[in-house]
Formats: sequence, structure tokens, C-alpha cells
Amino acid sequence: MATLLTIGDAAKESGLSAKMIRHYEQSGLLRKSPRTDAGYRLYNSEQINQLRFIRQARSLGFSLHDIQSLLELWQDPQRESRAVKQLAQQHLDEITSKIAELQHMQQVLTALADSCRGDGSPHCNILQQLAKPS
Amino acid sequence: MATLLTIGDAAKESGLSAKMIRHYEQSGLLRKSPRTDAGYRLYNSEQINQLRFIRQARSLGFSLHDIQSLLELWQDPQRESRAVKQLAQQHLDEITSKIAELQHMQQVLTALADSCRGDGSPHCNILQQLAKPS
DNA sequence: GTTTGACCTTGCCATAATGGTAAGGTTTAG
DNA sequence: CTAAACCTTACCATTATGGCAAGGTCAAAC
Repeated sequence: MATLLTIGDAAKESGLSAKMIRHYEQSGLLRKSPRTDAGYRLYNSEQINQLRFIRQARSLGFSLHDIQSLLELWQDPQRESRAVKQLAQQHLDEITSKIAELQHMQQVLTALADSCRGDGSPHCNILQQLAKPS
Repeated sequence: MATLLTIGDAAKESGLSAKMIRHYEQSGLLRKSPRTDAGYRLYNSEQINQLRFIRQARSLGFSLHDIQSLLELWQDPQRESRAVKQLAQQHLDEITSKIAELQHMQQVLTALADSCRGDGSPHCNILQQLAKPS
């Protein structure tokens, strides 16, 4: 049972880097790990699960700040799913607006690139448009 | 003719902040401005045009590093439009892949949010899925 | 038993672009 | 002359991640 892993193995198990695990601990996202006599951090399977939770949330783009809230909600049996959904929805809104912003850049830039010959001559509509007062 | 503006007015004209104009100068994007006896930076209309160029490029998401190249190309009468288009295309590729990444998050997160009641009960599929080993 | 390689520790620096604040000099209008 | 609105530099903060360096530890090979 309680198999204890050092940080390198915890990193492999969770898909995070050892560096980041230390960082998460230091920023209060994770409780301080128990240590060996030599000072090595040790992780049990429950903590490995927490690390996986963090990795999954990060892969969805949640900030560490949001993840802290998610972890607290996760560990609170009294939570209301409303709170979780609200966090998710806010993050979703941010994602959606970032996508819109990028798509706008994509559209403008595509038009510009299409209007540039891209050959050996100096004439370039991209530069011309960037230089316009607008 | 050579109307000279102080940094605050140059900021208003260009749509950049005074703070950022100083920063661009310090990072080598802009040549050092002439100064008044009191040390105030002064900008002529050509420099205002450069500031506008930078603002437009920033609004398309180009990095300062890329903008430095764009400025050099802009000022080089010998440039080949190929070089400009290549820069634009690379940036476009990055934008496109960021959009894809965000859309993936959006899709997964939407599915998760849809599967959470978001009411007063503690059951929440978002948390459950984040906690899954995956 | 010693050496060696693969770990671990902490601490500091760097990134990208921007904002804030503080302490102090200047200019302009009243 | 004074007060408001400028300007200057310098330092700190943000976000998440990586790198490096100097040094301790552990296990296996010799």
C-alpha cells in the first residue's frame, strides 16, 4: 500500500515536471510534502492523484489560481456544483474571447499576406498597411 | 513642419502608452530619441509613424522581436517582399495553432460544463473528470 | 570501501509585454 | 510664486515555465 514516490517518479506518474511540482508546493497549491531524513520529498497515491488533477486542469488552460479553487472544491464534500460550473463557465468565456481575438488577427493577417507577392521585389502590401495611419 | 511632440503626446497620437514607448526604446526597437535640455524625449512625425507601425503590428499579435524585423524590412528599400511574407506566414501559423489549441480546450470544457448540473448538490462531473487518471 | 551516475536540494536568473509606484525635476497657467 | 500636469529614472509585479549552479544522497559496480 502507501507506496511513496520521490519527486522524479511523481513527475513521471503525473505528467508534470519536478520543477513545477516544487513550484506548486511553494505557491501554496499543494501542502508541503513529507520528507525523508535526507530532505527528499515523498508522495503517496493520494498526492499523485492531486498532481494528476492539476495536470488535467492545466491542460484545459485553467490558471493556477483557478486550480487552487478547483482543488478546494474537489476536497470539500459540502461543495455546491454551482460553484464549480461557474468557474468552468468563466474560463470558457475567456477562452471564447481569446479565440475571437485570434480569429480576428488571423483574418486581417491572412488578407494582408494574400496581398503580398512574396517574391524578390521590394513592394509589399503588408508593410504598406502597417504603415498606414489608420 | 518638424513639429516635435513630448512622449505623452506621442503616446496619444500613436495609441501606445508612454511607458511602452520608453520600453521599446530601451529594448532597441526604437533609436534613442533626441531630448530637450531638461531631458524630455521629443518625437517628430517620422517617429510618430514608426510608433503607429508598432502599434498596428502589436494589434496583429506580432512579438516585439518580429516587429524589430518588420521595422528593419520597412526601412530597407532593398528588401524582398518574400522576407516580409515569410514572417507574416510564420506568425499566422502560430495563430492558427493557438486557435486550434484553444478550440480543443473549449470543446472539452464545454462538454464537461454541460454535464454538470450546476445546482446546490455536491455531485459534479467536472471534478470527477479532472480527477480521473486519464 | 570507494567511485560513479543518477537522483535530490535550494536559490537565482530568464522569459514577454505591460502596468504600477515612488521620488524627484520641469513647465505652464493662474 | 505656487499648483497642476507633465517628464525622468528605477524598481517591483504579473504568469507559468525552464535553465543553471553548487552541493548533498543513494545505489550499483568495481
